[in-house]
Amino acid sequence: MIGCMLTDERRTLILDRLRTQGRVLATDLSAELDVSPDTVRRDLRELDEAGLLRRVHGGALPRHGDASPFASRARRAPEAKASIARRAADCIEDGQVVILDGGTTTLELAHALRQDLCASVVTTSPPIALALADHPGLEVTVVGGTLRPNALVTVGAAAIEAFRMIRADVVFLGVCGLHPEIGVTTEDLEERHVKAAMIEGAAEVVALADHDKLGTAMPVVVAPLRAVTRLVTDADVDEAALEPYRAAGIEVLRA
Amino acid sequence: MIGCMLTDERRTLILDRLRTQGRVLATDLSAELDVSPDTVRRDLRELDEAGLLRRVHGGALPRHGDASPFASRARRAPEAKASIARRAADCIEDGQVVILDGGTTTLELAHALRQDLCASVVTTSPPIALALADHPGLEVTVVGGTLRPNALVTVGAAAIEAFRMIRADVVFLGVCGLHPEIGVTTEDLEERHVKAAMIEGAAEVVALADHDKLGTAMPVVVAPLRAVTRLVTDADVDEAALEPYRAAGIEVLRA
DNA sequence: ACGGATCTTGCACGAAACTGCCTGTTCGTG
DNA sequence: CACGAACAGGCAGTTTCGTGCAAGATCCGT
Repeated sequence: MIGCMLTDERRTLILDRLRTQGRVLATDLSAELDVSPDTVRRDLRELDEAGLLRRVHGGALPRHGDASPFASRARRAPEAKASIARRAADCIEDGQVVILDGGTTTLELAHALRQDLCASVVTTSPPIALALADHPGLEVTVVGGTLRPNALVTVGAAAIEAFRMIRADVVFLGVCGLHPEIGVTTEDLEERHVKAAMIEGAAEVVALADHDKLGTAMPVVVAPLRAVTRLVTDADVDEAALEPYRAAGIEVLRA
Repeated sequence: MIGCMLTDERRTLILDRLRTQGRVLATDLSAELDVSPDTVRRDLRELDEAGLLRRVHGGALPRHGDASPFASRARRAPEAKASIARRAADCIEDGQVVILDGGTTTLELAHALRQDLCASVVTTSPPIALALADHPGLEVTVVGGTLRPNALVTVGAAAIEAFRMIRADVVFLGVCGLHPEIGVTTEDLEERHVKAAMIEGAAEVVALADHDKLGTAMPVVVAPLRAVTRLVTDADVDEAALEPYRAAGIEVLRA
């Protein structure tokens, strides 16, 4: 091929090859680019760290395999999420109208609902809607909008408008951060508006937050702490850390 | 098949087969992938430990119940659906606004879309929305409404209202029956109204129908045959059976 | 132009991964 | 119960990976 090839050129070519062929083998690259296998390995490793491909034994594959942000978040503290979900599921009674926010914890809640629950569930999250589809007693309403690929929830004016028409008994909010003074916070501005609309339309607001979300705050403020009426968290949290929430009149449940 | 196959590719392919066929046999996989049964067993065991399938004696099954009507329908004629989906995916061009109806064939179409497609996709189907979430170039709009548990699509006034606001380049319709004289038919009245609204809002109407849906009719009429501008079907259909559709001015594509 | 800092590359060597084969065990079926 | 198929665990051979190190290239300020 060519005697001289710049590092960046080589890496660009690797990515190009990955796009066109769907995969690359370290051995082939080494032979075709006429560099040592070590150099190829280094290239692949750094391209992986840069998030441009997915390194596997023997070569590399396109990144979109299963590395979605949602899937990776679902693997964080799964037992805490499950226990919170079980505890929260007990709060739901037959005949209620329930709003389920998106997120991995609320998805666990959806899985934890008893099979014979009779209720009306409203959600912006396609995965939650799917999880509830096999519950014969549930009427599942999907709130439409533009899909946020990371959070797998719908956002936008259509979603907000939909919640204006709904008076729910309870909303289960998957919070990104819950701070005693700052309140409920999240990362995304569009999601914030949808969450705020959910809160507006619900009589009771239950926040689901595992221990490392308590006392933290994200960039976007959704609502003040007093908007929350109940908090479900896991057992790995100091009793003292819960005091500010109790003082604010919030009923705190530890799973 | 191919001489060299990466471990990750092999496992991805196993999951793909499991998704489309509903089950896999260790012996078959060993023969078709050209690896020893031991390797297949190891793959299946580790995929099971990762929670991606359920290992059973002789092969593997989907992890979460396969009892849903949707899952069982997905296993009918998977090859035909996949080939139709691939053929239909070629019809979509960058920049288009595409409506995707619900159903197992259109879900396959969603899986068949190339990863770098840039388009706007509107759908009533949560599973399709999820399948498209990892395509960075797509803007996915979920149309809200009440979820039909069997078909896994949203229906109702909200959905119909949403489609009134949309002018799409093309709609891909998963038809339950397509009869030369009766036209497009389906089983559910609510779904019919949503499908009709989709058709109203699209410049081109592509019907996806495998061979045993052609010439059949379901209880509810969605639209006359002339509403369809293009038909994608599989290769297992007589040329003669396609003649009525061609005579009606429909462009027929056989996958 | 010179010298040092930084980067890149290739090599060596031990660690890890993957695969296939073997052995003994378990499972499903007649 | 008996038989064959499928399974789990251990083992060895091969490939691939990661890291430390040294040689060459490039850059930059003096």
